[in-house]
Amino acid sequence: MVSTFSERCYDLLRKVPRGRVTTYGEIALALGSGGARAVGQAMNKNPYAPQVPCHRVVLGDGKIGGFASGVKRKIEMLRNEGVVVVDGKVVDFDNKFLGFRVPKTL
DNA sequence: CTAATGACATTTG
DNA sequence: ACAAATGCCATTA
Repeated sequence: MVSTFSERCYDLLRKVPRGRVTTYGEIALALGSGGARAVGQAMNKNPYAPQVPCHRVVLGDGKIGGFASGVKRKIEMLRNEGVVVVDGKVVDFDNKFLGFRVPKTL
């Protein structure tokens, strides 16, 4: 396989600009899967270290979720990019959330 | 192929 | 709102 599920996640996540955040569920749907856990698995194994902003991925509720190097580290990086996190939740999450799936031009 | 795991999401009490 | 249970999907043993 030249393009595994994980690689697709990285490629998609790579498009996320700085100061923006996305959710596992959105990525999963964007890849044609409803398994947000599968995305998290890919992030955990993420061989494409700092290249891929895996720290910009949070839960669908705006929560941070987890991180391979420690949730605290994730929050620190996010705060460094302009994403404020309080009580383990992203501030203005809905405003900073970035959807992948192309919206239906209705 | 089956079973187990995991950085989630949704529903129910 | 929080905790527990169930569902969903990809990866690994």
